[in-house]
Amino acid sequence: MTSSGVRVRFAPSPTGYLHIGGARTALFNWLFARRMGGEFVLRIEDTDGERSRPELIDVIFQALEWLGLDWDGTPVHQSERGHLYSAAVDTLLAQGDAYWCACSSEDVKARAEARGGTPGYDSHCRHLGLGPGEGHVVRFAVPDDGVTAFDDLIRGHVSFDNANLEDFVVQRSNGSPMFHLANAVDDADQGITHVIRGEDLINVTPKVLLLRAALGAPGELIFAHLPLIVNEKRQKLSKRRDDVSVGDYIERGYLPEAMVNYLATLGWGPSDGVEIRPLAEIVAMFDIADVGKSGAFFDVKKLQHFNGEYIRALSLPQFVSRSTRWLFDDAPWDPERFDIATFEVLAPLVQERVKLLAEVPDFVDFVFAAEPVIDEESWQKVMVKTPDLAAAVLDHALAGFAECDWTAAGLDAALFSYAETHGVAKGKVQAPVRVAVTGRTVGPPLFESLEVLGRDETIRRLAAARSRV
RNA sequence: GCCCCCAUCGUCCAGCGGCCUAGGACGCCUGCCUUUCACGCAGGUAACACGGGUUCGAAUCCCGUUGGGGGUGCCA
Repeated sequence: MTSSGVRVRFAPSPTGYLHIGGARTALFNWLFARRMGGEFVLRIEDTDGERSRPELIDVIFQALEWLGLDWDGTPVHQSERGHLYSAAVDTLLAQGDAYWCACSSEDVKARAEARGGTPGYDSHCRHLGLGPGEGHVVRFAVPDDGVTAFDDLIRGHVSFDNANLEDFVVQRSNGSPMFHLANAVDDADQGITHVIRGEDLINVTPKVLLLRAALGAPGELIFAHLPLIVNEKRQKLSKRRDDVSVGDYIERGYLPEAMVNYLATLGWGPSDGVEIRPLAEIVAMFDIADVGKSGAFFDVKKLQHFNGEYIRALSLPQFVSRSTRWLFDDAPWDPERFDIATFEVLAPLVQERVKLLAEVPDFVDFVFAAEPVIDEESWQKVMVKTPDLAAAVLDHALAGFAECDWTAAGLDAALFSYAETHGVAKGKVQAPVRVAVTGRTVGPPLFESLEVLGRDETIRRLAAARSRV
């Protein structure tokens, strides 16, 4: 227990990879804990043996580590705490707060339809005095009247009429606990003080509260339901239809600092309006009560802008080392031809142009690939549309580059003498050379690129292109 | 259907009864810089959902309407 007494938890279920929504929930829990000087613990909610995939647990931990969200203590696995949950179920049963139910899902559904389509369980077995048996579940006996309410740190007073709550299952027919039960037991057992989670869970809160009361959980649990992160259609992010795996963002070359910083602006904003800033400052300014109530769109464009800012803020060595992954794995060239020293020369020019690290290879592939990959659209635009100019410039470059100083300045003078004598814009003059040598109309500054490529290879490519014009 | 939640520029935030002819950021558009692209710089575009109250005064408080979302599982 810390001086503040605050202890929060992030409780992922290993049924999939960590996604953007989970990452944001983890981040806000972490921010709250760090701000309050409390603890941030992890709990793996793997009570559903059917869906849980243990191999994903490490993947989730790795994603959290990547984000820099360090947790306190050792993560708890619900699958290893079965005895606590069955003891709780026994207590509930003994107190008459829960009862055995023999209805199958089909029975419940059929009766609901007969009733007029209102979904939900009808307390059918509540007073039957059934005991354990094949296919029997344990249900919590929700009070018929009264209200269950709580004061949410973000939403204020939220209240539910017990009459609208059905007798929910707390233990499956296979003996495993349902998540509400495990949740209530563990939050009490682990001394959790605040529950910060997505708004999609707001309606299970009364169930947990009822369970806590019945189990005599000590103290009061304080809730804060975060607004959902939504897609362009304003729907909750879904693993199936949306691009939300944190792992995919890692692959594309997003920096964790940028991701965390961006995520912090979803549902919250610093009062001074400065969005891009160190995490430590965000921790210092963060107040859970300032979190907004409405859903926030996950805007990849803005995330990319943040990422570009963070990439440009890197020192050169950092930029180089962070880029290496994309320079070796799946790089569009023969690994043998890659040379880190050569890359380091070009790196400063690349750093200020990319928004994603995964874009880095595209800016240097012309040096490491044996042949430039000609972009057809670029070729059409400068070689086919204005063939006379292209041919003249290429001839001029071929002649000039054979003799000039092989420096950016020397190349500049050799090529642009054409622009001066013929009164053609420099932009028009450099285009054919750029396409001939790099394959594209865009890229790092041309003369620095040629300087690195070397005289022989540059001339070879120029000649090859000239013969095709 | 029922329950719960939400509502400021296209998007994310600021605004917590007068400082708002509503501010910042992303995007988009224009210009400057410039060998392409990018960066940078200077501008511009664009919002308080609607209707009632309360108040001297409302984007800010209350009610309703409309719209949107979430939930409604022996998933979490």
